[in-house]
Amino acid sequence: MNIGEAAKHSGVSAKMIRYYEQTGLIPSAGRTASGYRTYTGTDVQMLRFIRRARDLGFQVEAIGELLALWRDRSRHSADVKQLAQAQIAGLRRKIVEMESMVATLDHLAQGCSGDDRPDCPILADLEGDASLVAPACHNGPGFNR
Amino acid sequence: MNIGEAAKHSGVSAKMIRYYEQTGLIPSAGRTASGYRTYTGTDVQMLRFIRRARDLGFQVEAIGELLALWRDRSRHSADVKQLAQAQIAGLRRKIVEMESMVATLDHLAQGCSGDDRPDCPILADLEGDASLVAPACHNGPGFNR
DNA sequence: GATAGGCCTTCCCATCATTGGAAGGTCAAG
DNA sequence: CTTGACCTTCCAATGATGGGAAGGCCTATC
Repeated sequence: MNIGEAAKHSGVSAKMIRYYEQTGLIPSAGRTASGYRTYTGTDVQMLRFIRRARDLGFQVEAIGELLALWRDRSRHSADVKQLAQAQIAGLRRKIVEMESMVATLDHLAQGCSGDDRPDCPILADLEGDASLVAPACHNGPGFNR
Repeated sequence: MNIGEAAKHSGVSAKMIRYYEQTGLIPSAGRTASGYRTYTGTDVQMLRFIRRARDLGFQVEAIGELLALWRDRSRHSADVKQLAQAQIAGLRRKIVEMESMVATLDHLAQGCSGDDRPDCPILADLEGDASLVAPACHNGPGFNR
């Protein structure tokens, strides 16, 4: 099947399939005499694997490791589990960061009258008036990113 | 003061200060006769404002709006609050997405023996065996990104 | 057999925020 | 007057994705 159909069946855009091939995440697809890429059912399964892993937030690099384990019939499930747990840990870290942001913002927004007057604790906080943020003790240097 | 010192005092790198100036987020800094950018205490305060807003996850575009409101002494705090609440909503959306990912991954990882055997529900799920994910009912199409 | 339009190819560019580096000018201290 | 730390501009890369142009291929219809 052509790349468009593979894209439709896998949920990975044709653009991204070419990109994954170019970066070596997936092996080069077969080609017709006229240069069209061709895909088999197995290829589509691999693409769906990638799609699903992306949906779980894995970065492409980690997906490469997952694919390698997938293909390795003598893999140790411990290695797969470790990748999953690293992913969980990374997600949890980001969640904690974001929850801290939400807590701060929510606190500030609650203190904001939200009317036509200019006074606003949100701006006051951004300006550097840390006293208005106190209760949450939200973050220190190097917190973002 | 020079850009390096402004960077140190604001927590925004010199690179980023130039970038913010280039993209119009901040006005062009003054220059010495020899072309060095010069910054005042007010400038540093503005940079700290930006830094703080970044720490709260605001995108640069939103920071531009916040800065405009900050400078506008006849602003309505409602406008500031609205930006903050949009930011909160965006963060909460991402948190929910990530929590869903964590729930799925955690469920899968718990079912994985994590030893030297190759069988692994994590890979089975990525492969498309949705039956192993059932309980969480974690996501539908168009979930990621 | 010609033509239309839908698919494919490669190549380049843009995003967003940020970092890195190169090549060269400036400043201050020794 | 040299040295080293700073500054300048310009260009490139990141990661994952989308957009588009220019051109080739394929198939159905006339």
